Amino acid sequence: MSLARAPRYLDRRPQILDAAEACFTRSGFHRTTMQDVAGEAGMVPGNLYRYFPSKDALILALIERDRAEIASDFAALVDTVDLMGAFRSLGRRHFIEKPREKAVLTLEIWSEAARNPAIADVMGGVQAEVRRGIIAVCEKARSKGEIPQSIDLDAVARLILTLSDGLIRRRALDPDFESETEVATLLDLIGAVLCGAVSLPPCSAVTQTPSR
Amino acid sequence: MSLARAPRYLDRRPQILDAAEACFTRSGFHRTTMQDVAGEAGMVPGNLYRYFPSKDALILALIERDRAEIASDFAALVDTVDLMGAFRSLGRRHFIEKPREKAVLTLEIWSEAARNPAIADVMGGVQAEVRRGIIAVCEKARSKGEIPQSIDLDAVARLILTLSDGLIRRRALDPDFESETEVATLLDLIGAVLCGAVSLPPCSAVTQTPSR
DNA sequence: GGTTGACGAATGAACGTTCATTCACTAATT
DNA sequence: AATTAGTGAATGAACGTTCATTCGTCAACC
Repeated sequence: MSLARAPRYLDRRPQILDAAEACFTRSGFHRTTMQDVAGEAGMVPGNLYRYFPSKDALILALIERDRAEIASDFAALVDTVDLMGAFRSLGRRHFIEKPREKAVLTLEIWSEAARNPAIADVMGGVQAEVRRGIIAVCEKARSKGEIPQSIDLDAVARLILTLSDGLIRRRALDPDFESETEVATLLDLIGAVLCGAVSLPPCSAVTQTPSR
Repeated sequence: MSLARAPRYLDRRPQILDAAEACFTRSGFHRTTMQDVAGEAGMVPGNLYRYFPSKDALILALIERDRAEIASDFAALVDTVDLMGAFRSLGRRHFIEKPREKAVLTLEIWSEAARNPAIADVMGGVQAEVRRGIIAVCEKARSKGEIPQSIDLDAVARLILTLSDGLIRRRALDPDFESETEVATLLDLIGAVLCGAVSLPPCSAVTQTPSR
């Protein structure tokens, strides 16, 4: 099975990244060998080095590809008309339409980010972008009077990020996790928070001691 | 530096597990060598195999030690008097008092669980136990009339698990994550959910389309 | 009380494998 | 002919694991 017959100027990088993504999802970064990636991509190990200088570079490039995708996703949704519609669409795209395997790969990326500063940087960038996106779209809704002035949009953004991360972990590992149900419930929760049904002062009926 | 002077039948397993925990947190499972663990434990690689049959066994034993700790934590809290006090105490213990490094190790465990069925099993066990604990403590509060009958306790448990996982991920990787603030906010949110301020039907002021 | 021998713990030097990376070479395209 | 893509075997280091050996302790015996 030779690739030598392929068109001359075909950029093999996407193909290699696809192969790497499949392997990394299946076995994790460290259990995946360059031989595995090469096999999956239908080429020979040495040839990978024509396109990526090292295994680490492969990992990083993969993460950056994801970053670009998420970023463009968000850019498209900031200028949407209705707020909850935007969140619903994002939730559907990221937690229901994308295959579960993406969540598994995300776990892998998290554990790698704790050690690899380059990866941590890319991740930090994505997160900052998402946060800004959430706040921007909420601010627009607020200026139209759709949500009360009193809402702390930064806290909302942090809440959404926390929920998203939790969903990713559960989708990746809980055997009977039901994306549809879970996402719908959490969207309702966010909706309630956004219209001011829940605020920082806690509900006194439940707790005897004031929060903190 | 010889260990041979130590008492004759001292069980070295806890000492080795401590060393392994430090190494795994610092470098991850796969970048940690048995030589690293041995060095950290003040012994020689070969000796590790007197206590654990393999590197994988070491990983698994570490996770099971954690499991035991969490389980006993929960067992103690099921028969507490006030509901939110119990949650507050758990939140404090797990997200504030424990060192951040525990969260990093948890990410490592998650990514490992996606591949290693033995680890996935232990994790599943912990999760089921925690879920039951949450539901049990809520049911007791409900029977005392502290929270309304209408609350879906299973949904509450899932919400808490999602939030916890999200907190772990953020604590491990977000550079300026503030445990105190975040935990306090989320406890208030949970309190609000528990007293019925937020339910499945969404807040109509925010969204044009009804949820699903 | 001192000597001896057995035993478990610990050592440290391998062994064999795996794997990222390199490189001299071939094939195809221009 | 020159250039570029791809090949496939080789390399060398790293690492999990093994094992023959050493060391320290303790109980039995003199």
